[in-house]
Amino acid sequence: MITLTEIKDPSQLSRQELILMTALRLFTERGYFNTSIHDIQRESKVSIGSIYHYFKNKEGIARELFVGLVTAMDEGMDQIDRSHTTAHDRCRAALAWLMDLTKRSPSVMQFILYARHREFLPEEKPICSSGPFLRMKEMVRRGMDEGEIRPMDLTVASASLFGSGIRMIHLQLDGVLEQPVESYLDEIWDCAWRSVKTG
Amino acid sequence: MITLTEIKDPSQLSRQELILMTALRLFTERGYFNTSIHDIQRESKVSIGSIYHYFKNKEGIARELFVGLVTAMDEGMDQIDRSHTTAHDRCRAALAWLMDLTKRSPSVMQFILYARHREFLPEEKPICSSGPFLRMKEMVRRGMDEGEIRPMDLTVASASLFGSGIRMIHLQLDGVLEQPVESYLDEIWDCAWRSVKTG
DNA sequence: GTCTATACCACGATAGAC
DNA sequence: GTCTATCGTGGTATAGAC
Repeated sequence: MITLTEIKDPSQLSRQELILMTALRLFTERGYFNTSIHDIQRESKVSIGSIYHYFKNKEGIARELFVGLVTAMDEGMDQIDRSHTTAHDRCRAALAWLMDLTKRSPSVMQFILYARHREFLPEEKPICSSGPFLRMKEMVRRGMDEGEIRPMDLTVASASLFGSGIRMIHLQLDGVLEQPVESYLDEIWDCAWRSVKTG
Repeated sequence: MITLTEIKDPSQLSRQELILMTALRLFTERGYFNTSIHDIQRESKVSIGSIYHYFKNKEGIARELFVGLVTAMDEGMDQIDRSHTTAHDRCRAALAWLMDLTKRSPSVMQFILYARHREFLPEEKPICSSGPFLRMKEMVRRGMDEGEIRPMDLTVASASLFGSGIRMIHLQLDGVLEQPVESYLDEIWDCAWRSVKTG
């Protein structure tokens, strides 16, 4: 089972989880292609035989990580969607949650947002058309329908509202931000909302 | 010599250029690690011996591409900087130029903006702190100094002004935009400028 | 289920003729 | 400068004992 929180104590994990967590860390630290099965074996202390017992191949590890994390993010986004009443609050909470996730689980965020999955998972869709991001777009659509957001192309509105925040998260993952990304939320959101709000 | 325009006629190219252009195409189509020297040989029709005559190794090909393209982009950005008088016009022209480049040379844009260079060029800085992007940030700084842009954190202002446009370019490169990215420029810029302009 | 040992192959890189 | 042939390494995946 994959969750969005990085668990601290490795002794509590099952072998599958140990393999997945180790792979996630190595994939994000060095990249998928710079990580060998032997590396995963060495760092997880799980033998190669066991790794291939639980996963068909190296790609299978990456796919299970990807699908599991996207699903978990999708559920988190759904939760946010249901616990706010205006598009403004929903969208702000979505961005805040992404920034918080970046702080708590940078490698999760890096793997989802940053890695080039198509290079090692050829059949996966691009991340921007996956569940959580479609949900964010849907939040924007409702905001436009109900008059909170000016009428305009939906993709433009979505990019305007979330593009700057996602860019800040990229900068954080690149290690070029002076402050942690959450500390920019208020200022970023103020700008983002001005760009699309009605009136 | 590397330029930002993708030259059409392969028979006009020198061997080095042929190798570089082929490598750029394959690196962006399949990724660096999914492209072998043998692939580059096959598609460029230049022998492996010649490839190693011109380049130290596979990484050397990628580095020459990366450095050359970033340098060329930096010069283009400098040109834009010098041929406009207000921050508004400079920044808009910068974004328009990036979108135009995306249309004319998608693989150039993809390689610069999209590829995870650190995975195969470990010593290179992240792209967001390279010449052309620092220049864009500098345009924003001057706009703030001269009162066109509201006082705020410079990184936030830069992400707000360019983040949505860069996100649209990413979407275009992912193949999920309905229209070509340049056609969204007016609407994107309208939103972006609202987010940071004074008053 | 877990492990070690190993088969197999693709790839980067080199040697050396022309 | 250009080429073909080949070498050695390192990586994925499997075999098979326990």
